[in-house]
Amino acid sequence: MSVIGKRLKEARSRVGLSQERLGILAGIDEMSVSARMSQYERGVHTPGYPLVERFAEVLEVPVEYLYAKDDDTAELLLYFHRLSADNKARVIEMTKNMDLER
Amino acid sequence: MSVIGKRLKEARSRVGLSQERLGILAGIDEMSVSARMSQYERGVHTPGYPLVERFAEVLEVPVEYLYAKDDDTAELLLYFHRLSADNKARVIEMTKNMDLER
DNA sequence: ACCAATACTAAGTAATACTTAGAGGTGGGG
DNA sequence: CCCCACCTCTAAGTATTACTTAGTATTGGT
Repeated sequence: MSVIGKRLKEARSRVGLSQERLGILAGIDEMSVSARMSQYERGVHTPGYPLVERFAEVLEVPVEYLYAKDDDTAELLLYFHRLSADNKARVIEMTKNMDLER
Repeated sequence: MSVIGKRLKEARSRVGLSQERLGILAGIDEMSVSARMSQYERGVHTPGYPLVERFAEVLEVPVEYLYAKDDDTAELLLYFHRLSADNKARVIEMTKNMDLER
């Protein structure tokens, strides 16, 4: 399975949407939505970036999450996404300093 | 300009590689590398995920960075990428807790 | 077992990326 | 200024990939 397929399924399951419903909410035409969503999740085809952006909005995850290869990074992105601007700045500062320390 | 185009150029400039050199290091054929790299950076075409992964390796950034729409998230991903496993775990814990607090 | 909802697949058509061949732009040396 | 080397960009044709259609499986509930 592709990275995008894996993350799509993961996020979709969390919010409890069917493939079809997610596709429709993201603006895909009813006639082909079922085939396309299946192809995306199974890695047969890859959705373009604009569509991935719409998936991210519907699923309330940052777009980067849907491309995240590493599980730790994926997890971080989920939490970070929901923080206030202030808290985001704090996390960035802390991470930057940890990086500089060594 | 597309998100990927913008991030590619950003990361490429940081490490001081030409479009062509980056493309070759990522495994693109010499005959077409110049045209393709220009098309990617300008958003004329979009590289597939496997190629983006190779760009990320050459540029020493996480693959998610090259898809990051938001500058704050892009910055975070750069720092986070370079941390030890222990420090990554700390950042995730802290971010998770901040998220739960509100 | 049955039905409804959901997920999946093959094959043809449409759209997108890749290749080719070259043109434009930039900076340094003579 | 002119030339050269290097880098970046572009149009148009070809190759590859995604989308659509028309279904067939699978899953979960009663």
